[in-house]
Amino acid sequence: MNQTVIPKPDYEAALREAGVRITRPRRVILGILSDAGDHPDAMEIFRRAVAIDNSISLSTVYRTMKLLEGIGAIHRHAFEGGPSRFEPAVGDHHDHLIDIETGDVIEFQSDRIEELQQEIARELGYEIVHHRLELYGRKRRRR
Amino acid sequence: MNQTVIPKPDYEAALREAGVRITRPRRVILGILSDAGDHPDAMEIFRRAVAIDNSISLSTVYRTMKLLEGIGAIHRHAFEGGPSRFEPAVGDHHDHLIDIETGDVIEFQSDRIEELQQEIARELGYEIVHHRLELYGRKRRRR
DNA sequence: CTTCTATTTGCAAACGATTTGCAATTGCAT
DNA sequence: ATGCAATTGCAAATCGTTTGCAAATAGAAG
Repeated sequence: MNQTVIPKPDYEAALREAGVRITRPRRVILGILSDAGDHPDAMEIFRRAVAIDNSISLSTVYRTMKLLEGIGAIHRHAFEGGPSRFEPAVGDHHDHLIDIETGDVIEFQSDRIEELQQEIARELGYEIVHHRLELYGRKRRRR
Repeated sequence: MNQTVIPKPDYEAALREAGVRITRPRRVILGILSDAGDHPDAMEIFRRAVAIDNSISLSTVYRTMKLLEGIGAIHRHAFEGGPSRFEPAVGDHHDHLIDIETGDVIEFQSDRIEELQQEIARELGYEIVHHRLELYGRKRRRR
């Protein structure tokens, strides 16, 4: 058996390195992020946090997400028609396919597409700072 | 000389077909859209509208955009970190490169990327309903 | 283990973009 | 010209997110 290892980021080390305090609310939120297999939004993170420590506030969730985003520990995705959703910045770059029926997010990666984007930008006289590729679709009917 | 013809959509006909009334505010907004070479947001459309008829309200701009989007006459783009921007749904599909310094939008099109997206979705068992490909970049320093 | 202070918190209020309820206005079929 | 449903402007409401502020606390220093 060969299970793919899903690396868990060491947020606490990252925070310490950024010179910020490791508080109880932050520890709770970091824990939630560490073992989130999905792409939760702030409200969902808040719900999960409150289940652990009901004194945590939504503001703190937002502030912590901003902090983590700032140090590059998480990525924020503004998918269509909804609040921002977050994911640990672990592993390598990928884009997203969003199931418009369930909201599920599937990650994918295409070197070829990345190359083509570079090529296009170059031809237009630009250098890409970042990009966004999102496919919105529904499960294909089994045939 | 061979100038590319930029088709101007006949919004009024489209509206009439949709069975909605052609009012003064709508006529003004449609005129603005018809000869907008850029991708203005609601506030910008509002400003341009007020310059023509100062009794037009922002709500009406929003309502009209929603209406036009509903009948497929315009496209709404939610680029990063800003209000939605609109463009006439004329010509064929294209994606966007956004100049992060100026906010300028450059349109581009890549059959190859479209194909690859289809391929990826199919492999994942999905059919694409729509997609979003945005490149954010800055002008490459002339060398 | 106390003391100290800058950082962080929770709360409520402010925010920007967009939508909505409502009474007044207006297109347009008659 | 008339009548009424569609549309408007306005103000207030909404949603996701941010912010000011006074109270709480992490964690360095003793």
